[in-house]
Amino acid sequence: MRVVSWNVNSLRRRLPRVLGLLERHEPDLLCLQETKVSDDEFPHQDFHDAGWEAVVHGQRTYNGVAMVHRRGEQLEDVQRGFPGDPVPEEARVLVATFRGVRVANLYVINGQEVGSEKYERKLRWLDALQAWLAEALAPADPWLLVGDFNVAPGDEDVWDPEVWRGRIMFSEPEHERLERLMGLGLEDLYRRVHPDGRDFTWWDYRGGAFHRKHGLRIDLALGTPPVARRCRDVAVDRDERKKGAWEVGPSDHAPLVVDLED
Amino acid sequence: MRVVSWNVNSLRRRLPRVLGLLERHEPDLLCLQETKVSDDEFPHQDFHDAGWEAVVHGQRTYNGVAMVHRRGEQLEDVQRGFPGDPVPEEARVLVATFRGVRVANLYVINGQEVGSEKYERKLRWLDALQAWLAEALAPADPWLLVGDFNVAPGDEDVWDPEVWRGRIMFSEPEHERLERLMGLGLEDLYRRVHPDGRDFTWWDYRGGAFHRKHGLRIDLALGTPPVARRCRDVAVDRDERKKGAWEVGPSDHAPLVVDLED
DNA sequence: GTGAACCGGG
DNA sequence: CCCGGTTCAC
Repeated sequence: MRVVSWNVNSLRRRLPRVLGLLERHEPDLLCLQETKVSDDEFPHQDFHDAGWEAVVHGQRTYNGVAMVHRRGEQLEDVQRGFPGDPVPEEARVLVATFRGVRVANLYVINGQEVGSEKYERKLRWLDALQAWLAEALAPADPWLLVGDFNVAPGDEDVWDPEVWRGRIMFSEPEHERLERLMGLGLEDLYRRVHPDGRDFTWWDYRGGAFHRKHGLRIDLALGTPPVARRCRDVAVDRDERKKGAWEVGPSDHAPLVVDLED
Repeated sequence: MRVVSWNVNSLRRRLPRVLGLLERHEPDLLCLQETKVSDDEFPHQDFHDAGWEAVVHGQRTYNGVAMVHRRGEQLEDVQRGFPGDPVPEEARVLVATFRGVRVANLYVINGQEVGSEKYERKLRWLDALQAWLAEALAPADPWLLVGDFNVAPGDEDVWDPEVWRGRIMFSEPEHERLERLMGLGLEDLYRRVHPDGRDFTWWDYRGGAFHRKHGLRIDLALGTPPVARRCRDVAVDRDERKKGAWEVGPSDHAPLVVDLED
């Protein structure tokens, strides 16, 4: 089965590209972040008309996550947010069971700048996420965490680690949190299949970062062993970040395509 | 020769439709109002590439007028603003001689609401315009005044005169000013060729006014006798106010197409 | 650089 | 209802 994760930076703006991605990749499950749309304004009809159904956890202006699956299939035990979330008013987490796999769709706090108030909130939020998953997740169970983690795991995941070291998305406290999370028994599926891969998933809109290949790999897929064993490929749809013939520009993130053996 | 007048409500936004209009109507002179663009940001290149040249008198955000003619032809004695303008910082008037006709491209102050401070400014501005034209214009000379007058001349120029009487664009003091202006020897060219015409040129964006035919004729072409005699037709391009297959929506004004015998 | 919200202007 | 500017977030 195929799971795609994509930070769309406004679903309403990106809708034609999202529908195009569904046609192009034919995922079984699409996890969206930064939908920036409240649940009552979610474009359910457009997905329905194209043969899909969406489970949403959104808000106006900021954040917002959603999971899209084929009509006829079901998401089970849907959970919005997580117990202990220090900012439960922000729609950042959507969890559901799909074909027996517990899938968590995450949009981690960005943190703006190391040392800022928002950065401290990011660390505390990751601590709370850790506490919840330590409780909820057993390594023997099939779990898949996907989304925008707003942390690049290692030196190979940043276009220039010396430029980025200590900065937001690449600071030691953030790395500690990510490593602690993976200590629960989660493996970075992209790195598993591409030990020397240099694919990025995010490029700043400014300064021609995409063209200059100044990217970061901050969109991740983490799996417990039962899921990691099934992982055949993880690929970045870098073309989606290009302008293309769409009536709307690209998101600043590229979709992450995860293929698991059935 | 054909002169088109159009309040575009932002030239940058409406540029594709303006270029389309040039192709569709092939005017000899296009007078634009509410370009809302400063002279250094005017899209000269786009007009040049399509075979046209623009003489501009613009500002950022508000107002702004421009005159577009074929490359190779010239506008002579270009005048920006007029002597005695009480608000010379607002780009509302552009005058130039084209093929021997003195053409004044006007964007009259809207006035917001009868009795308001802006309404009083509108009346004083029309008084100043009158004083200048009384000085500058002789009825024996070929003059053509076009643009957004923000005044509907008579009952036939308003979808419901009883609703509009006394309101902005249809108040007695505004009518006095317009009649006094025409007293200089100017004729309403649309009314000359269509004595019983009921074409409107502006419809509020709100409340489906266009669809309900709730319009006003506030975009005018006034001519001295030497020009009026040459007038063959004045038509409103109502189709331009429709949505169409353009990538941008319409202006709230429709273009006015004036045909003069050569 | 891009998006959404809010505001003033029409 | 639409446009431009501003502010804020990322």
